[in-house]
Amino acid sequence: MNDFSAAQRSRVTMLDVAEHAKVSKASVSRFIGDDRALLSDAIAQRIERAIAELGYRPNQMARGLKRGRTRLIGMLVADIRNPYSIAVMHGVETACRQHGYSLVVCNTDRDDEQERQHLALLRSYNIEGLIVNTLGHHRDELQELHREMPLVLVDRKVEHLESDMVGLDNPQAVDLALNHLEERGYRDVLLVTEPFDGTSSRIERVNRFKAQIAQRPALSGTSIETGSELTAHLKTFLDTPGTGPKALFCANGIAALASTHALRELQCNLFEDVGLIALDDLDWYPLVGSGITALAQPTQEIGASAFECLLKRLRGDDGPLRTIDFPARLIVRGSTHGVLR
Amino acid sequence: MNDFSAAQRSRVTMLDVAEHAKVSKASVSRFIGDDRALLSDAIAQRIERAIAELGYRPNQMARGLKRGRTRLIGMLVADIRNPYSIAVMHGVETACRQHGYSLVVCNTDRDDEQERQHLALLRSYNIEGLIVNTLGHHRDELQELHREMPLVLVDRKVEHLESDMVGLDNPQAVDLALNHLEERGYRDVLLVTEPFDGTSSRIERVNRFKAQIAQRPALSGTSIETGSELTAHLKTFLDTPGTGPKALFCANGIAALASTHALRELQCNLFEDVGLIALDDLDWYPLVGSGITALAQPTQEIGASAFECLLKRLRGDDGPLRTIDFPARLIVRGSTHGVLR
DNA sequence: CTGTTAGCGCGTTCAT
DNA sequence: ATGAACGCGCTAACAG
Repeated sequence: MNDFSAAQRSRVTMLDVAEHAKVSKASVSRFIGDDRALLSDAIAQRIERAIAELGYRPNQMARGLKRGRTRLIGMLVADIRNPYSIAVMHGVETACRQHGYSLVVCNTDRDDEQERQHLALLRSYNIEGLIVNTLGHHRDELQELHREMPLVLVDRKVEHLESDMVGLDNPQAVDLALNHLEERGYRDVLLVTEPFDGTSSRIERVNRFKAQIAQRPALSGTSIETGSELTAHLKTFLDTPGTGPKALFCANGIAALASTHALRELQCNLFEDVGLIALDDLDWYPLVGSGITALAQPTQEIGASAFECLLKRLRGDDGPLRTIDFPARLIVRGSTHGVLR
Repeated sequence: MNDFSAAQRSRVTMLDVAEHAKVSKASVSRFIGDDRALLSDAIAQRIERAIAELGYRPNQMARGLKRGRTRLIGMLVADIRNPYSIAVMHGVETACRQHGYSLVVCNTDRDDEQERQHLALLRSYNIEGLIVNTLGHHRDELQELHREMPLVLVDRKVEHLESDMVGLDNPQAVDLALNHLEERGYRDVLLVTEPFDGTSSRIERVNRFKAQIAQRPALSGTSIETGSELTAHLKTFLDTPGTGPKALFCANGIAALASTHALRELQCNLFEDVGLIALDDLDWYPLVGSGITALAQPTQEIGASAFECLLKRLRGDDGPLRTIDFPARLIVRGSTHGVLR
C-alpha cells in the first residue's frame, strides 16, 4: 500500500515556515501576499530563506477558502475537438496565465446533461469567472451563476442571457465571402452549415447570406445543412443547371471538412467543377486540391479578449454590456481561382 | 461597482442547510459524503429537501482542505494544438468524469519555464494525480511531485523518472508501416520526424526504423527532420535515383502536415511520384490527393488507460511500474496504392 | 512593523 | 442515530 493518501499531511505548511523562521504565521502570510512592504528586511529575509529551505508552496485551496479568490477561471466548451474551440481556448489560457489566473476547461461533448454537471462542478470549485462556448441550454443555471460571477459568451449568444459577448463579425464575414465569390465570377452559391441547433453564429451567418443574396442581382443562393444526406444534396446542387458558375460557402471548419469529403465521394474535380470558400482557416486547407480559400477568424484575439472582458468585470467594471465582434480575414487559395475562360 | 467580490459570501453553505433542515452540520456532512447510510430516513429527507430548496452545492475547496481529496487530476500537455494531445486529453477527461474527478489541463507551449510554473501551480491546487505529456525537463520537480502523488507518463518517457507509462507500441507501428510499404512495392523509404528534442517516442520510432531497414534487404531507408529545410531535403530525396519506388513515412501528424506541404511546393503529383504513410489518423487525411494511408493510434483508449492507471495508484495499488503499449491500426488509403505497373 | 485571534466551509472525532 | 467541538491552511481584523 502506497501512502499517497497520507501525502497531503506531509506537505509543508505556513506554520512550518513560521516556526522555522521564528515568526508568526501572519508575517509569512504577508510575505506571500501583497503586503510584503509591511515587513522589515530582516524578517522578510528569514522568511524567504525558510520558504526556500522547506520548499514551501502556499495552498491555493486554503487561500481561496478564506479570501474567496481562487484565481480560477472556468471555460465551458461544447466540443473540444473543434479546432476553433481549441484555438480560442489557447488564447484564453495564455491571457489567463499572463494575469496570474488558471483555466479549468470543461468539455460538454454537446451533451446537455454534461453541461449541467460541469456548471455545478465549476461552481463548486469557486471559480471567479466563466467563459461559455456552448449552446447554453441551461439558461436558469447560467443566469444564477451569472449573479455570482462575471460571464462572457464566445461565438454563440444564449437567448435571454444578458452578458458580455465576444465573437466574429458574421455579417462582415459573409459579405467578404460573397464579394470575393462574385468578383471571381461565381454566380450560384450554396451555403453549407452545420444544423442550427440554436447556435447563434450559424443563424446569423445564414440570415446574412439570405439577405445578401436577395440584394445581389448577380447572385443566386440556397443553403443546406450537413448530415447524412449532405452528399445527396450536393449532388443535386451540382447537377441542377444554375444561373452560372457554382461555388460552395462552408460556414465553418466542420462544414468544410464534411463538404470536401462529399465532393470527393462525388468524384468532383477539386476545384474545377465547383468553387469553395470556408470560414475558419484550418491547417490542412492549403493541402486539399488547389487549396481552400478561407475566412480566418482571429481566434487568439477572441480568446484573449474574452478573458480581458472577464478581468475588467472582476475588477469592478459595472459598465454596460459589451459585444465585441472581430473581423474575418480573407485568405485566397486555389478553390476560388474563378472562371478562367 | 458590481459586487462579484462579495458574491462568495452570499453562497449557501452547509450551515444554512443544517439550519433550514433543523439538523446539525454533521448530519448534512454525512448526507453529502459516503455516510448516508447512517442517517434515519426522516432526517435524510429533510436534508434532501433543504438542499434542493436552497440550491446548495458543497464547496469542493473546503472539502479538499479538510480531507486532502480535491477530486482534481492535473494534466501537463506540451502542445495543446497537437491533435494527438487533444484526442488523448479527451479520453482522459471522459474517464475522469466517469469516476467523479475533474481535469485541470495545463499547456506548456513547449516552453520549459511554463512547464515549471504549471507544475508549481498544479501542486498548489492539491491535485491528486498527474498525467504528463511533455518533455519533462524538470526532472527534479517531477520527482518531488511524484513522491506526493501518482504520476503517469503519456507517449513520452522522462529519463530517470520511474513511473507508469502509457503510449503506443512504437516498434509494432513501425513494422506495420514497413510491412505495408514493402508489400506495396515501395523500396526507398524516407522517414520524416519532428526534431527529437529528447522525445522518447520519436527516438523509438526512428531507432526501430533504422534497425528494421538494416534487417530488410529489400528496403533502403534514411531519415530527416522537419524544419525550414524540409522542402530542400525532400527534393534531394526525390531527385536522387534510389533503389526503387520511393515512399515517405511520417512519424506523426505534424510531420505529415509539413511533408504534404513540402510535396506540394515541389509540385509533386500526390501520390503518384511518391508514396506516403503517416502515423496518427487526422480527419483531413482522406482529403489530400488520393488520401493518406494512416497508422491510427487509439487515443481515446490511451487517455482512459492513463487515468485508470492513476486511479489504481490512488486506491493504494503499490504494484510494480506498469508500461502499457497500445498497437497502431493500419488504415489504407490512396497514398500507398503502390506501384501499378 | 509584528503577533494574536477569529473564522472561511467542511469532515471528523467524541460524546450522547 | 445525531450533535458539539475542533482543526485543515490560510487571511484579515485588531492590538500592541
